[in-house]
Amino acid sequence: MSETGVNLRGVRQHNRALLLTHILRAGGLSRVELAERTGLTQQAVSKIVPELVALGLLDEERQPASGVGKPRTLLRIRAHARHAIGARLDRDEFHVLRTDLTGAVEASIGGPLPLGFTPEQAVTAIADATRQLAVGAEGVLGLGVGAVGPLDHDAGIVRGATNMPGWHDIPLRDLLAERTGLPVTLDKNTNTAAFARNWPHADNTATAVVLVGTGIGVGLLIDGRLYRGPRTNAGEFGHTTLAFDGPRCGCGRRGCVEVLHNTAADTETAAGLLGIGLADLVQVLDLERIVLAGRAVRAAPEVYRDTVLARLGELLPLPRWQRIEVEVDGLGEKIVSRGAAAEVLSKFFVDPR
Amino acid sequence: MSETGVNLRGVRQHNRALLLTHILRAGGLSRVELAERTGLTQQAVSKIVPELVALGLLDEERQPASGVGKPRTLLRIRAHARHAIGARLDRDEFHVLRTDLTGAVEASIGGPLPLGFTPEQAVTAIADATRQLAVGAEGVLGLGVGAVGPLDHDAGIVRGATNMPGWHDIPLRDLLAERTGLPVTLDKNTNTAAFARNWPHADNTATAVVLVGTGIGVGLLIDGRLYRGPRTNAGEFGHTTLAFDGPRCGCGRRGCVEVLHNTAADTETAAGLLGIGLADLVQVLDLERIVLAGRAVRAAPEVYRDTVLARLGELLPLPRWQRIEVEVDGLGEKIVSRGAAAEVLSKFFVDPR
DNA sequence: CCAATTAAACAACAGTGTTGCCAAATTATC
DNA sequence: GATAATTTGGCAACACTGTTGTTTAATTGG
Repeated sequence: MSETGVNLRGVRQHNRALLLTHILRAGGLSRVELAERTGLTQQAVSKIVPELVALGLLDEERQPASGVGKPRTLLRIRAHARHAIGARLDRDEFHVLRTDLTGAVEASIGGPLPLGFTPEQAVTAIADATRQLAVGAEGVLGLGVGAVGPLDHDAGIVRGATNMPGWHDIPLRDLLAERTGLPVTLDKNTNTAAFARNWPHADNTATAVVLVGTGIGVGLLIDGRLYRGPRTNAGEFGHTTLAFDGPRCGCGRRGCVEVLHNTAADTETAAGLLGIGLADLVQVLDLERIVLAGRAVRAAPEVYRDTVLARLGELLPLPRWQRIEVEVDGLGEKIVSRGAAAEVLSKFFVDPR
Repeated sequence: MSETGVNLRGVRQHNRALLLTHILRAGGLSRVELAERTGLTQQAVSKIVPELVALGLLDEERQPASGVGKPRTLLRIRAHARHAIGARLDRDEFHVLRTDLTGAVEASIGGPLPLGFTPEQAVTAIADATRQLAVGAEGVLGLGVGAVGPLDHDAGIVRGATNMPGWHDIPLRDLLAERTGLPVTLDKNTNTAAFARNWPHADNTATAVVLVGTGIGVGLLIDGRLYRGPRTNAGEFGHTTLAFDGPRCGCGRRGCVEVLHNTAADTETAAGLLGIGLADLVQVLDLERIVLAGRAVRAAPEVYRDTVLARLGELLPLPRWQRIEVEVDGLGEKIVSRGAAAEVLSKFFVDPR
């Protein structure tokens, strides 16, 4: 239960956002279908729709008749009414893209960053690309950034990634907001990657999106939404202990998933070790799906998928009440930046006025 | 965002439940304070309160004047308007208690169960105790049961605990409902234990309640509520791998927390191994608090608390953005049954009509 | 006793979704 | 081609919600 009282304005805002989201997810719906899906009456829907049309967010589209009676009028999101920018900041490169209001990618810019780049260099690269992408696009809602953690999502501060000297408590969100003039959202790359999988097509499948790059992290989709944790540092999976008397890791501990994975003799062994760690995660969170992504996975997708699946099969009791899907993400290198843009869009959909 | 539309009935129900919950948590509130805390106007509160009084759920209590102006009228929950029964079913004993509407424990009954007891024996023991406890208590809302997992909370079925032959897919919820005539809720003991910590005084601190008995499990309090997982099997923490080439565990895997803990040379070593596993959990879920409970912890509370805390201190980077509290639960052996009763009560508070 | 102050209720109101009814658009049938 | 049947979508009246403005009740301080 939410902690605050609900008034009538809140009801209308909720239902307005609800209709918009349903139309987006379905790619287009009639008033009748909206009423069916939301549980509202057709009349309630008919009172809210004109508001959204007046805001320029919906297009009405007459449908050819397909049966008896007046044909339904399709309502679609006006995709070009608004836009969002999403960025990925990695240890050696960056990537920025623009989406329309539905989250479809329209254009992108990316490139390498010099070894040991400074915050200033990163801000310049992302801000320049943002400016280029924003040209001619009306209604740019904001800039979302997915960066390597740990970082503070709420405060918009990069705490300092390992192997990136000079990056300690950098207020990246505010720096970028100042340079671009846009509202900026900062989040861990694992979180934006998970968000990309969950927006706009949210389902309630408990999912871990595993990003395997220089580090290993997970984005957690729980109860139909992204779980960031109270200090927005959830998903630090790379330093889970698999062998408490194993080799030293860069984090100071022993036998972490990350050090075992990165020093493994071959890809299959590496993927198998990852699978052991994931089995623990599945059991603790009752996960239903593992999505593998990141550079290392893209280099050998089948090996990762098959090996992880096989290892989970060995380690989990796996009766009918504990099934697990393993898949390789299909968004490729865009997953992080696309998800960052999606975070911007999702805020708009909550209150489009 | 919820997936369904909100209508006016829903608004009133939400606000009604909200007022009741605030009064419960504070132990008593005036209309003015309710308005402040909920964000509703005083008038809205004044329209809802008489409903709750008419339902017999609130008492009005004139307050002595403490300053200028008309003194506030205190509103309290009528503790004896309703009651709940909570039960714990363990591998060798059971425990049943009765609470009033505020969750205060009024009476309890418990005792041993024979080695390898059958479902029938368990049902009889719990149903008999329930009958005794319900005598004279008006408005018994239901029976909550906390049992060893794995089980299916939604279907009310015990899947079959290790070391308990004859317990395979037992519809314990329905069996108890038939025998007692009460609505029954079945949940894992770790979940009801966590629930006991979170109701009625919910806070948003991300917490794991660790139950250390013959097995080891956790109840997860995330975003202010209990996380059960999609198949209600979250919290299977005992079989997390700490040493993937370690000794065999009863679950078929190697080097689980549980087997290492249970075969450790002494309590301190055992607690230290538990601490390693908990460090992983803290990092993945960004936990802020660990609550230790269960028979083993009650036998040596200081050892567990200090050892786990020390181990977390070693293993976590622990800058200011990753603090962790470790405490031993104070509810003792009642934690599981008290939480089971709380689950019953919490449902009533959501819709008290 | 009276003014000031605070709590709570009363009355009128604006906004919400719902119900009942009707016009418009199309297909199926005669 | 005319007519009935069916479905969509809008209009009007309605019941219910929380809000605003005002009044009444209860208490303190002078």
